[in-house]
Amino acid sequence: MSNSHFTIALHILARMALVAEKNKVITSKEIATSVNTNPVFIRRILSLLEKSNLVVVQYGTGSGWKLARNPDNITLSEVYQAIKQKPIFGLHRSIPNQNCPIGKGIQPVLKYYYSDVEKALHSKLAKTTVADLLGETLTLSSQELHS
Amino acid sequence: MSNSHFTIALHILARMALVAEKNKVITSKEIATSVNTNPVFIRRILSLLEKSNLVVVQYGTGSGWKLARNPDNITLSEVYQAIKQKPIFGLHRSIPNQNCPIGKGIQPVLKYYYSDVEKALHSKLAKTTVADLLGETLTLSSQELHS
DNA sequence: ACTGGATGAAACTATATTAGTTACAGAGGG
DNA sequence: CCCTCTGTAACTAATATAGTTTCATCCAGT
Repeated sequence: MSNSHFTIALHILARMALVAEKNKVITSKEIATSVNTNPVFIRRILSLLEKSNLVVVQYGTGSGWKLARNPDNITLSEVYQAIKQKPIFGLHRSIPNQNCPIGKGIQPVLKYYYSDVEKALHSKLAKTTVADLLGETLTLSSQELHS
Repeated sequence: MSNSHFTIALHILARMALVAEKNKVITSKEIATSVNTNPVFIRRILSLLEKSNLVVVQYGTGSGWKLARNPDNITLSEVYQAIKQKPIFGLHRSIPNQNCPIGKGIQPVLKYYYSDVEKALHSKLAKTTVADLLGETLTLSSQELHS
């Protein structure tokens, strides 16, 4: 995962949660306008979210996307899980020297540490929902309109 | 930070902790052999670790590197802090649409969330030291020699 | 059926990031 | 003064990321 994909995914979901209040769907093009990027990029992220059953696509007239569940029932942990392509920390790019005791033993140890760190990350992310994100975002953007 | 820099930094420190037991220093070339990469790359990481006072360099005859402190007094949190160039999650690459309430308000909210996540990460990483890492690595590598 | 607006995915380009390499001045103990 | 290693810049190569174009596919509405 590029480290911006998670941000884009959250932006998409918050934007969808906004229109969900009016029971409407939204197109990748509309989302792209909000994110300020191109629709294909958005669809690539949407495709990942769809595979994790966080969003649903509709075809035909009035086609577009909507949340698969209520926004207060989607946690950031699930979103991260859906988007994640690579772990937070990568191992060595090339295999370390197996004749060195460190080179030989370090990878499994780090793998274990890193998976532990990701678990901590998930429990933190699980405490926030898309509804929380939408709420705070709207609060902030309406405040800033007056500044 | 590339997501492998943290791994390389930990490899370096574990390797240095190993020679620290014999009160010796180690050169970037020796470390590079263990990591299986080139000395300049190692020196770039060492330079970051030095700025955070985790390692010390010696010049002249018998030159090389050593830990600035006992390995049981260096936590992975400090190492991560020393290495980190970018936050875990990046924001939008290009500024989101300021005419959209989501685009306008989302970045500060995410910034706050992300800094919270990093704090959780640090408390997790703070529980492990370089000495722990070295110990587990040696245990594992000696086990695997018999497999 | 046919239409129209949207998706899915592949292919390609452009840009940015990351790592590898070369080169050379600077440090300092012997 | 010598020797070995560091510090850093400059360059190249490889990879990752995002933007763009294109076109087949989907399906509600007519």
